[in-house]
Amino acid sequence: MTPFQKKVYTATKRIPRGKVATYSAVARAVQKQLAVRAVGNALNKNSSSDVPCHRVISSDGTVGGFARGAKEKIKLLRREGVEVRRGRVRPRFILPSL
DNA sequence: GACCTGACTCAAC
DNA sequence: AGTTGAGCCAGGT
Repeated sequence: MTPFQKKVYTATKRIPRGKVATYSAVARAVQKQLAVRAVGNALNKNSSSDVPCHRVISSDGTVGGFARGAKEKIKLLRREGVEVRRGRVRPRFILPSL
């Protein structure tokens, strides 16, 4: 695993339960706000892990993608109390800058 | 080391 | 408000 991914996972772990953070926020957390895509890639590889990757969504509020399917991702989010409507997360649940 | 890909984002149509 | 195109980065081939 690359040091970059490590940072990404660490930042993701900091996301409080019941809340979600945007990929941008994570990118900022790792001091690479322009590497949002790379961040997504890292989380994708991570797939099975102790990292709450399901709490990371797109900046528009869309849940984005998920290794095992966005459907499952939404399920996990709702299980934590996050309201999701038609694949979009309520803005108030989004954590702007970690 | 160049090239392609992808869980992104922003601006424009 | 939904879709499209271009710019961005780290990784893998």
